[in-house]
Amino acid sequence: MNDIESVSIDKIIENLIYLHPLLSKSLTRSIRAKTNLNPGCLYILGMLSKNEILSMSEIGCKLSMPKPHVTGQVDKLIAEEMVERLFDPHDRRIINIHMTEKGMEDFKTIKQDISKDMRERIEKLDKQKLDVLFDSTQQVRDILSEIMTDSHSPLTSCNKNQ
Amino acid sequence: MNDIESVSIDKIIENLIYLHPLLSKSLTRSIRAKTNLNPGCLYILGMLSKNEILSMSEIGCKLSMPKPHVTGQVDKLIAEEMVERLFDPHDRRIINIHMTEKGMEDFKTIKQDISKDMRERIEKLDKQKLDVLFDSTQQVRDILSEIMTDSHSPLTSCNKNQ
DNA sequence: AATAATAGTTATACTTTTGTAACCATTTAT
DNA sequence: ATAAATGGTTACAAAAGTATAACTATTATT
Repeated sequence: MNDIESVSIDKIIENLIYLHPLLSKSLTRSIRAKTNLNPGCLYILGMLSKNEILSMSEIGCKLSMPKPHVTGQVDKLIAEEMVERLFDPHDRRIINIHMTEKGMEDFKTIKQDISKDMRERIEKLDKQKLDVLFDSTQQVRDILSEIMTDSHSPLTSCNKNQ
Repeated sequence: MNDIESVSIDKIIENLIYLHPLLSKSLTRSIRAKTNLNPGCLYILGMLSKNEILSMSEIGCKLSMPKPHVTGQVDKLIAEEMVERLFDPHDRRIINIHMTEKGMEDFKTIKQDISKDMRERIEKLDKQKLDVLFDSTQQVRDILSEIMTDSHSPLTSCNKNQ
């Protein structure tokens, strides 16, 4: 670990600190206007759209949500018929969650609704910047996803109380 | 606006939805452990580190924080002597905020503390991925910053009640 | 000079998220 | 067979963020 890398990491952290409220602005705000779901539900949907099936604990672990909170959010999503519980044949303690057809459609619509404000802004970008944004969000996502998820043993590495 | 671009935007939105809770995980969590400041204070510091002087309203506008909330957060930062109020000589209604020396030092330390968890993870990345992460966070930041800030008239474009 | 508008604060209620502890059902370990 | 560990739920408290309205001080408008 040399100095240059250390400075880079500081800069990355600062970028992320800066980024976070901007994302809240664009996401949190509009979901409340467009749906009766919480931001938390949205994150679960986002996670489920990448991982077909996740147990309650895995959701909590991946999103750093306390387990009781996951229960509540999933309850809401079930009330909207966007996800469903699947009982695990191998271990009857485990409850697996996966998106329904309706969930996927709704999620798509929600994303479009959410993006409406942002879409107008993004549309003003020239093709080149759009490409850059596309690539860089993908890269940030991939790398953060890689390093933030405790891939080897996702559950045991989670706080027991989560 | 062609189809390819539309799909790109959808994908960008999805990346951002995915990204947000990951950032919360890395930021929100550790600041609570390391300081007695809220995440909100952290965002204000991040904004102030980019803009030397901001009025209360500008802070609220840039971070989409309701004005009353800004007051509370800035009060905390002042209690920590990390920022100070400057009275505007041209308009005595305006209160300008800017970081103190102590604030800049503390912010630096906080960033390092925050990054400690993440740093260990980031350090495991090879040089190439680190570079990619560095560049892409920077790009996402720059572009989002550009499109999310209503640059022409930051204040009037804000909700009056903020 | 009177009125309207702006910047910021105070007060209050509410939503969302976080944190604990206790609990049940089921599985694993001894 | 009994005890310990795990996955999930329930219940409750506390923190953080959001939303509104009323208010003061100051500036701009007429």
